[in-house]
Amino acid sequence: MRSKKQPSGERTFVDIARRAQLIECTIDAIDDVGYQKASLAEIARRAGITKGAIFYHFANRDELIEAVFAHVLTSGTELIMARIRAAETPRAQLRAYVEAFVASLHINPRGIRVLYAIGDHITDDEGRPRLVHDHGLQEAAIAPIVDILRRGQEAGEFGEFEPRSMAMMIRATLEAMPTYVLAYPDLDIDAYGADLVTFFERAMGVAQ
Amino acid sequence: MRSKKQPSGERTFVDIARRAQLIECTIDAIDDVGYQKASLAEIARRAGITKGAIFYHFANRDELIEAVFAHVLTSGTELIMARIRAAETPRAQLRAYVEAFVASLHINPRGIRVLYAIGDHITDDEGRPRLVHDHGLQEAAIAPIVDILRRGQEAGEFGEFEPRSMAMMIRATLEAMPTYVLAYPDLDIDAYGADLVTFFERAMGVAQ
Amino acid sequence: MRSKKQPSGERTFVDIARRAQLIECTIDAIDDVGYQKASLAEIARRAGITKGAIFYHFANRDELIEAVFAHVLTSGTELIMARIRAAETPRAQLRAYVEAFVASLHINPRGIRVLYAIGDHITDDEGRPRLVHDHGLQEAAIAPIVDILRRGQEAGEFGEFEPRSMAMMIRATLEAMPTYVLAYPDLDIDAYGADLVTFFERAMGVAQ
Amino acid sequence: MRSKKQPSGERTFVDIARRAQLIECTIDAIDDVGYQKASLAEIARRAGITKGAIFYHFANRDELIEAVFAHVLTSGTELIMARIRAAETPRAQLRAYVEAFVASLHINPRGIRVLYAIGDHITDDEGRPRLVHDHGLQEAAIAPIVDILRRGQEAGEFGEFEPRSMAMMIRATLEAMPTYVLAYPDLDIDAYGADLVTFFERAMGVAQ
DNA sequence: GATGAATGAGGGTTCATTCAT
DNA sequence: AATGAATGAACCCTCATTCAT
Repeated sequence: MRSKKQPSGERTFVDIARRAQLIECTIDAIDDVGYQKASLAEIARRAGITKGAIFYHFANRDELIEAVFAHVLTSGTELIMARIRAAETPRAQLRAYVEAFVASLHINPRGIRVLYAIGDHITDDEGRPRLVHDHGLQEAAIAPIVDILRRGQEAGEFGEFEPRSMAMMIRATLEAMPTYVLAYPDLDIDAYGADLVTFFERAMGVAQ
Repeated sequence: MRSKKQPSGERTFVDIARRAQLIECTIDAIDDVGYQKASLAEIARRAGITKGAIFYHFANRDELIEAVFAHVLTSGTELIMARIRAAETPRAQLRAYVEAFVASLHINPRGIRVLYAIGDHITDDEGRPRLVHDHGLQEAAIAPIVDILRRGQEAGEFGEFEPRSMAMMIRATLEAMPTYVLAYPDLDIDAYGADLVTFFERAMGVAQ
Repeated sequence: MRSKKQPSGERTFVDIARRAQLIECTIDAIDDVGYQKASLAEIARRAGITKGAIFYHFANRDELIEAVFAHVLTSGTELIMARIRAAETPRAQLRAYVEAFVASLHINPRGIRVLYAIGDHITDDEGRPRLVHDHGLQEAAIAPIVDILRRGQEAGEFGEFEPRSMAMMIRATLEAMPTYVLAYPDLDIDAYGADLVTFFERAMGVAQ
Repeated sequence: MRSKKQPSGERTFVDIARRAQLIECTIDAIDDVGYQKASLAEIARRAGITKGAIFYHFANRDELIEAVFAHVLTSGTELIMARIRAAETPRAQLRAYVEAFVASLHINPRGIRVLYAIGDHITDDEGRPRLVHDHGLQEAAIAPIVDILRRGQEAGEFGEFEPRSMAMMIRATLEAMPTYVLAYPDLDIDAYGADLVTFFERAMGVAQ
């Protein structure tokens, strides 16, 4: 059971709106005061409701946080996947992938930051980050890249290399961008992204 | 004020020993139960002293945590820098850098994990990760790589590329390794590291 | 004010049905999850309505609980009284009383358990169990027994003893049965009841 | 681990005193405002400390409550057992048992009431009273009586009857006394107790 | 008659920090 | 140099109750 709603099970318009609002307020709260201080009281204050009301829409704090995570992840993934699909060759797809990732930093910087903040703070029973170390989640991020790389190799666009290692390097580089953005406020991420595409292509043996 | 120590600032032998012990216990605590559950009570319990005693050696929790961070960072950096210095050409230095980073994962996995755990959790007044986004800290990590790259270009060992972008890519890739290790327990990080060196060199236009 | 019903005080068919349904659902809820966890949400869920709707039929939680108590008590009392009336001599009536009490444990175990659960939990303003310590309620339980005993003494069937003390002992013994049933799942309450009748009669000086 | 104390494990004088004080305050609180409203805030208020301080001496609420239960049960049991041991024949022992039980109602009425209040409210996972239905606890109450009865039968002091049934009746009757005391404020429990002894003896076939 | 939404008071618990000894 | 005891603020969560619709 997701929230306390029982009778119908269907979501009301008001409920949907409140959930969306609470998700937005949670993103703002986490990005403004940090994951640890983004308490339900803080979130409720921003939403203009009481703490108790949150529990009407979400069963508990974890469910709210997971809804935020899923929301940002889904919308971000959709954007990137759409851009990849719009590209034709694997080389164009890889470029589209990097550029879409950079674009999402322009479009939804808070969401991206919060995504990683949540990933870092949700822990399993041993206190290890549950999401970051989640096999499935990592695979969901790596696999599409591996796919592009393999098809590029088959098509003769890319040279010889271990596709998983390359995909891991690419993914790791992109995931560091939000951090670099904050550490270097003047960083031109479009230029950096362009540099990366060049680096990746050279590493893959693409004729320039 | 850093701690309650007298203005003289001298540290007694016992104090130094206790500080070292508390730092070790904190590392163990964070790695065993996670950053959030590594309370002062938990740390004190492992050290065999009382919570209150911690405040005799560290002004507050943050100072203890920062001492842990500095300790692990310093010892890790020293290892890596020593290996770099032992290499002669920039190309050999870059290879040494990557291999030393991988080696530190073998030698001191707890320390590295805790380093990143702390980095993810310590926040500034606005709630942003204070250490990860710290300009100076990032520069301390990036600058030595940029240095190697520049010298490699000047020496004609490396080709044409923007050194900062390349350094950021290299650093980002390495920093993701601890995460990959946990997400993929079977990952052969030595092989992965070797792949990375190859990728970096190709991206830099090094003749293979 | 007992409920929100209009001054006319008439109960519609739907209201009567809903009240009965809510009483049954409350019994089930208390017996299944315990008095403390039998919240209005839990009860409403079982009844297939919303929490708010309960307040249309009962002024507040206490009134619902009291309705449950009265319902079970009344139906249980009726059963027992009917069996007593069917017996002719005081001695037969006392035996009928004990046997009817045991029978009610067979017939309506949930109701009986809930009856005592409510009795233990409902408190007055000073926090004392309101129902258990209610003079009138105790008298309603004791008086009929005293009546049987007195008539038995007058008829010469029973010997000399203080009827109130004897009635209190009898009642106390019977009221402990639900507890014994739960503490000793293998207890044969019919045999135990038969033993009790013998003990009571001996205590009353009935010729065996 | 019982409380948060870790270093020594031994109990300090202050700790022992505070625990005793908290146990007394809890008894008062439960008896004054009822089990449900005897919150930690209420208890702390009566003890003149903060809620948080309670957790220094008891790991959690349950542990405090259990300490109260054990304290009252132990001291009550000791009183009764001592009086039984002081009697010589089984018949005298049974009389001592009843009289000691009545005496404990005179000496420690609050404790006895709270004992039963706790017994009624502590529940297992299915919401059933955990203590009341606890096999071991019931046996601890019943067994000593059965023992007296058996020895009385062997000694020829008591007649023929099923000892367990008789013991259950006796125990049930005594346990109802606190309730009767509250329901009938004018009840003379000494006289009632004397009546009970007579009834029990007659039921057991003791020559009067 | 009933729903969906929200309130608000209170619950137990955690924990960094303080301080007299 | 350390202990034991306590504080106090904040935390997540529960729930009877209210009320516009």
